[in-house]
Amino acid sequence: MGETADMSVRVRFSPAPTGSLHVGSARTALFNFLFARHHGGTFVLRIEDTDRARSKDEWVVGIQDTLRWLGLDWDEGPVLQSDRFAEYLAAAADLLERGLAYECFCTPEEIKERNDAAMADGRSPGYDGRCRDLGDEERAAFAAEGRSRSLRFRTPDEGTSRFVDEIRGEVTVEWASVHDFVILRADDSPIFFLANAVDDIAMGITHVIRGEDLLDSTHRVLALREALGGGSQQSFAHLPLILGTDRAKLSKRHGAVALEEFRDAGYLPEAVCNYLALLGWSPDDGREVMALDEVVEAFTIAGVTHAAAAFDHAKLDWMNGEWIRRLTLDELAARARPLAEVRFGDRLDEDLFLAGLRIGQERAVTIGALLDQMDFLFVPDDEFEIGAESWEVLAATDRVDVVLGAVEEHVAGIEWDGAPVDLRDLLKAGEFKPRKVMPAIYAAIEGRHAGLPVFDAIALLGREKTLVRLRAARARLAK
RNA sequence: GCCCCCAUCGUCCAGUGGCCCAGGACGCCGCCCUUUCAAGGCGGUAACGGGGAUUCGAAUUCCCCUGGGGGCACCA
Repeated sequence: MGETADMSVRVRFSPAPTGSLHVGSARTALFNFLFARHHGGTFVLRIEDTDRARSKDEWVVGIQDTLRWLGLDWDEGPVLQSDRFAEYLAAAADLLERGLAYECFCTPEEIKERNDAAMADGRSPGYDGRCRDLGDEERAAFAAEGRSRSLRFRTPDEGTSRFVDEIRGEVTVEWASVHDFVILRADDSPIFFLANAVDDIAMGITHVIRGEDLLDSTHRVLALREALGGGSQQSFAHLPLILGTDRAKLSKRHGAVALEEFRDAGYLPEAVCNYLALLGWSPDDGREVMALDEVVEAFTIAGVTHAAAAFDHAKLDWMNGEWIRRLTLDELAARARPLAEVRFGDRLDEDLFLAGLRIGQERAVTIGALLDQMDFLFVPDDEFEIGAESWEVLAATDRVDVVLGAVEEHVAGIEWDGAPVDLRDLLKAGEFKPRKVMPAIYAAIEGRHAGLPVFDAIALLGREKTLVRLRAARARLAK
């Protein structure tokens, strides 16, 4: 709304390449993208692969593919932190030299032991500061013992840390409750906090938009940032987390959570972005179905919700149907073709494919489900089968053999011109109630009792194939 | 255990002291349309967690409780 473009805005999406893109991460990427585009700023992609053991090249590639699929293009990067270890090492050395960080000789096992003891005692876990004030001789002694050494950042002992979150307002915490934390591992690889602070300064990141799970760590990053001379003019916005409908952490138990799964199931990126944008944000005018550029236009970070939101697959399904219906047939075909090729291979027939999409579009939820309904068009006669549940429906239909026989006779007897085969008069003549007998006809011809409009289906399938299937169903019935 | 964040229909949002006995969307239920299932149309169900306080007046402000989520790693 007439807001001036702020070219100085620089945001980054910085995933760890330890797995596929999760809906939570995708939402973070989306909101960074929206903020950058709304302000005419720069969107940077940074790969946080400082944990070499868990990071994988395939995910570095996969995450980029998925972001592109979503339509979230970035302006700079990807910057790999694994290429910048020298910078982090230098920053760590500088902090050590200035006494802002110290060498810690405690092993992970020892720390865990002490934490467990503290917990058992009813005290809080967290680094106890054992190596905080070691003398030179003590350090030398530990080193002589061959002990490994990490680097810890020294946090203030007293006072209050505060920062203003763009979404939540002022957030405060007592420094006394923030323990000293590791910034460099024993093997000299940097920990996320260090790399994060160094890079945000180096890359001139002005706004940090990330998940609420990182809210508490902001105080630490800010302290590091200040110690590194980065100044404090960086603003933070923490997005509410995405949960399952049962308010528990979103997991596979709740259905698909990886964006690749949505893509492969035939969800449209427009629908996914649209749904995700509405999870924690909404435009002033209450619009729901919105294209990405419309969301960009209306987006404001202050309008983001404070409370965690549940991911509702049912609403995404509805949204996806809305977007499928907005596509032209050509567009739908272009989106569906890759999935259809995987599914049908050589059997895929372009004309039947387009015809199937045309009659299925208005009822589709996902492209995958639509393709399921089109399966009967491409399956060879000797592989055609009626689903178990659909067969039960067929077999339980009153006077089913009579209906199927009538349909068979009709199809065999009409003049064939390739037009949809209207069975309404036939049903009326036999005093069959459509709602009662149609499912059986669908099952016999399409293999499922609910599918694409069968009048069109018969025309697409052709007379012979239709007759073969009707006879097969009747024969099986006679057994 | 300690710390932080949050709290409106089942779910996602609107609501920033009176326009709210709370509005929209998804879901669900019913009706219509209809070649199945859908889609579409119409209608319906359903919420301000509890208690104090401030105020002429609170969903909206403050406090407490309760509840939910997150954090307390040589993960990010």
